[in-house]
Amino acid sequence: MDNLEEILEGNGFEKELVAEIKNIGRSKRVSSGGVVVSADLGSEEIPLVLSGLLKLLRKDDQGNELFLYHLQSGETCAMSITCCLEGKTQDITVVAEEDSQLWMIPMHTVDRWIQRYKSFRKFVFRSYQERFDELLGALDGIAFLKMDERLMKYLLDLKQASGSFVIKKTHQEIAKELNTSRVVVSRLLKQLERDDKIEQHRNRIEIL
DNA sequence: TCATTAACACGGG
DNA sequence: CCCGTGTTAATGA
Repeated sequence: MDNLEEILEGNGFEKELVAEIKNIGRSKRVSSGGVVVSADLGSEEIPLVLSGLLKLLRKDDQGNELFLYHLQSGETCAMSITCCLEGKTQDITVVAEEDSQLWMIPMHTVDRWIQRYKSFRKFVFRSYQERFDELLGALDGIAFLKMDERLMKYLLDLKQASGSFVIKKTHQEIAKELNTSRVVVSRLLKQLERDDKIEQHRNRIEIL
């Protein structure tokens, strides 16, 4: 809540706009693993991250997943914006990577604010560009990196985003997000351990 | 060559 | 015991 003020002012929003956002938005807490946005949920709101960490996953109709990027404090999900503006449902799901505090903003007011406030328009465009860059990074990983490099990139991204050297995930969960098999993840993690890049415990990976 | 699938043993919580 | 992990063998791209 206190964080909200900080984030809004950090974006150089007009006083009037800050007041509107505080009035119209609503606070939402989501615990780790909780779904924030999904195609079948048909959300009418976009999430602004106040604290914690969200992850954006691409999903197909057969239950396959692919991790795309994280949303950190102060960031919002541009995919949700297009999704709602175009009135389309996309196969993208936003899930809490950690317990997170969000500020949910109704879509129709986002539309209005973009037209009315220059600062908000800039905020949305910048968010767009940042997401786009992250998307390109994810695409590069898939196109150009081998699985072991992708895995290391994934671990480092997680370390950077969470600010923790410890990753509490099973090999199976990692395999799903990278859209590969657990056998491969286990084998590559074992190799990373031999190379002293990581340390492994049950349900827990430490990055060195 | 490297990924996937299935199958199995080990052992920690 | 249950489930996460490590490994192997067979098969495929």
